Amino acid sequence: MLPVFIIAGPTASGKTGFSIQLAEKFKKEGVVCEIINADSIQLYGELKILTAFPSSDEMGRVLHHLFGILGPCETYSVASWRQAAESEIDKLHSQGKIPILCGGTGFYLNAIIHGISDIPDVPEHHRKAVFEKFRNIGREKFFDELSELDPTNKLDINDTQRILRAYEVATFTGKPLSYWWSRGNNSKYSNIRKLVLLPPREKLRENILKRAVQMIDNGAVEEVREFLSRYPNYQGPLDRVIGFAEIRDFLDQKISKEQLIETMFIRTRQYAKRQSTWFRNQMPDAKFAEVGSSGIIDEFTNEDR
RNA sequence: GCCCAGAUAGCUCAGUCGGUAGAGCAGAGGACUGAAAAUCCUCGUGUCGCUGGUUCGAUUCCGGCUCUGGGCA
Repeated sequence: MLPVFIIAGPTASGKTGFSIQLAEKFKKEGVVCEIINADSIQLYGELKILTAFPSSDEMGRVLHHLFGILGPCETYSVASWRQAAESEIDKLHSQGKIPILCGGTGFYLNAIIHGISDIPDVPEHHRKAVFEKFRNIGREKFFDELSELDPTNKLDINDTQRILRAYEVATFTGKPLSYWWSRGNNSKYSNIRKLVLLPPREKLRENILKRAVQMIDNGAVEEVREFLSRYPNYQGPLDRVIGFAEIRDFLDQKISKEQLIETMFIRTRQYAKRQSTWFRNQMPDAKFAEVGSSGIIDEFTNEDR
């Protein structure tokens, strides 16, 4: 079975560049690799500077898939990504090509590595109704009801996203999440090779600061201003992009440029930390390396599994 | 030079009617099954500016000094 390569790692660890190097190394040996996006934010085509979208040069060197496929108001999910990614992987495999999944969304990568439970789609109107209920009866009562619907759930009462989801599934399907999970799930692929790029903390910190400054220098503020002129009062999935809310505040003169950069620096650092925790603990059997240390590529590609 | 207000955790500050102190932010660790750049959990000993005095006991009261704001000259 042809392999599936996974290049993961926290933000600003050098995944994009590394994936291209990897693809070019294979090309010399006559094997074609293509890159599949595993970053939940680079699925969107807007705010390219702020989301560290691959450059057109990079995209010209190796074929990229699932980058910029969503409009700014479209929502997505692990399940939809998994489906799209697997369809890309299968297509590449059928052409004798090797897919490289590159991205920092560990949650998505796990869906390829371990699969994900098959749960019926909860329609939008039902999700809305649940949210309304949550707002009306209050967190305490909502959580009590959830505990009756799904007594085995181990969720924290403050974990809004997860208690909403658990409630939605339990009420819509008539079965708690634990039921669906208990049916198990598995990966479609048996030959997955995982590499996690994990630079030392100090180095990563440095990269993150450098990149935040670079984004501003490269026109991230203009980019947001322009975006907001097309989508005034925008509210949507891009709100979670680090730097987006901060730049809005800067444009409204609520914060200074120094504060803008500082906040972006802090939030990105915190994000990188969460990612590092994920990869360390959720992908312990991956190979871990710093980008730049010579020979990783050979070591990684030659490793027999 | 004089007057006033500060000086407490890396930062911003609260507090102790005298019994050596606690929030937010930052930071560290962790969780993660359809919003994941999201969401959530756990973790707080620091010469309480320095120095004398009063006191069984002072970060807290009193005096002096230093520094930082602000005001008056």
